[in-house]
Amino acid sequence: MAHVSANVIGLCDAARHGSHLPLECANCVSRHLAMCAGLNPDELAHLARHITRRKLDPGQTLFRESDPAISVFTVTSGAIKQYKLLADGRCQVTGFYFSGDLIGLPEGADYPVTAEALTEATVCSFPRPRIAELVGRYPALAEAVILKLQREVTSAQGQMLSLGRLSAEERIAGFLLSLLDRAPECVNVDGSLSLQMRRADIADYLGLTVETVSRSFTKLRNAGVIGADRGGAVEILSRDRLADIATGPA
Amino acid sequence: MAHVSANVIGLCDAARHGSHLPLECANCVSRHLAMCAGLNPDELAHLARHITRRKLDPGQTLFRESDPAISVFTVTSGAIKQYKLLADGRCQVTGFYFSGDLIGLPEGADYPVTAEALTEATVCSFPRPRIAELVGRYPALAEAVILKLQREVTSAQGQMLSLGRLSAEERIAGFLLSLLDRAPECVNVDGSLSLQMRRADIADYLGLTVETVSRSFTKLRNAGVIGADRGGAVEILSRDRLADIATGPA
DNA sequence: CGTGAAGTTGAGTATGCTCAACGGTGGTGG
DNA sequence: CCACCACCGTTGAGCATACTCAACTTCACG
Repeated sequence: MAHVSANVIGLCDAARHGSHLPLECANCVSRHLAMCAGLNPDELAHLARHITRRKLDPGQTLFRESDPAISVFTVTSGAIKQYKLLADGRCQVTGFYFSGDLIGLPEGADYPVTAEALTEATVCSFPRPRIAELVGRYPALAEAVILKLQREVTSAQGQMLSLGRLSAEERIAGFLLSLLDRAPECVNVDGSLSLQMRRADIADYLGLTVETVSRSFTKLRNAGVIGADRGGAVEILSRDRLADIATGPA
Repeated sequence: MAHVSANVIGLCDAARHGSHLPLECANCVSRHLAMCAGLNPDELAHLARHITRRKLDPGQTLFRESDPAISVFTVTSGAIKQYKLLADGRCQVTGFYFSGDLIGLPEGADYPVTAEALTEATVCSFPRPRIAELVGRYPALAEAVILKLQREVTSAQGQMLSLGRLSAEERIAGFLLSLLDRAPECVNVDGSLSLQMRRADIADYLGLTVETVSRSFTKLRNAGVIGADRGGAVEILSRDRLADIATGPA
């Protein structure tokens, strides 16, 4: 509900100022989540002039590791994974991304990871030089970008703890909790969790094998912490016990 | 050499403009590395007005996980580690920081990690609200902060790959390489590497135990990739073979 | 209903952990 | 000045967690 009214206000502002804010932005569900948030309508119109939109099918790659990083993206719908590959096929998923998330703005000239759609997804694409320029011009945009990057860092630090020091079961518990907290679109009205990714993706994210992921889910199910899969959604029976497991004993 | 002349120029600029740029900044070794880089002397003077400096002894903590994040820091000398602790004592080091690095600028109100000095170290401390304000005012500062955060994200992604998918030996090899690349102050004139941290810190960074770290060093030594410890410095005998090991076979 | 992909379960194994002992080094005090 | 001690690093032996390989089940889709 709050989302809808925010969009309506955005539209009115744009109309009042007579700026050529595209309808896509005015109606954008993730506008108040993305780096666009905090920009005034004129600034947004300026930014929007350089936008192209892109729709992705499941499994489709948005960009590849070591490709030149010519575009920056905001996820507007669906789910995206980023990952690094080794020559022998080992894979590490570095993160899952949902509506409002910013991806493809690395330090260097090339993308350090590959980005691939997990579900049908849409992204807004900006030319990177444009973003650099606008960041210098609009402090609100700079602050929004900084906030996104800070979030990425904090989340990565938590993930390092998980990968380096947690048992398989603890990692799974922590993963489910982080989805509950940070991915509202994965949480159904009944409180269950729609995992947008395969077991293999979870395994590659948590540094485990599919078998170990599967066994850990079974353990949690037998312990009564989660319920049976119902149409690809996991019931969370006890969030508290999940939290206890995630942080370990003692 | 280049560093010295840069400092001299900085001093001259400040004098010419008549701004009250403190001597500490004018002579700062890490000025061209830190977020201060790119600021003109007046901007730097403005930023410097809010600086306090702090000297840390080995083992001294700069801030603690879940403390309110009231200050942001730039490392100006020495080595700092950041880490997360679990209730049962398990520890994950999330990063090592050297001259020019920015720490303590998280997304939320509290620090998500603890920062502790490994060696004698000095830091510049800025009040966080001030930084937020100046980031909005000086685009060059915003860009510098963004660059620092991007670097942190890229490095974290590499670390996730290491923790999630590499063997003990591969992790050690990758760790040595990253120090060679990213920590110039650890590299001696003879090309050897002064590890500023204990085996326990390396273990907690790489998600291993001290014993495994020690065994991996021994293996690399026996393989002729690194040389014997000489006064706490590791000789790098073959950087190429180190790189081969770090990325795995095939 | 048949087929292929995804997920689950089982048995055996390996990598890295635990526990324990030993050696080197630097700081301190007799 | 040297003995002592604490801390750090190394090495060894046995063990546990998660991996590998393999079979089987479930589900979506034709």
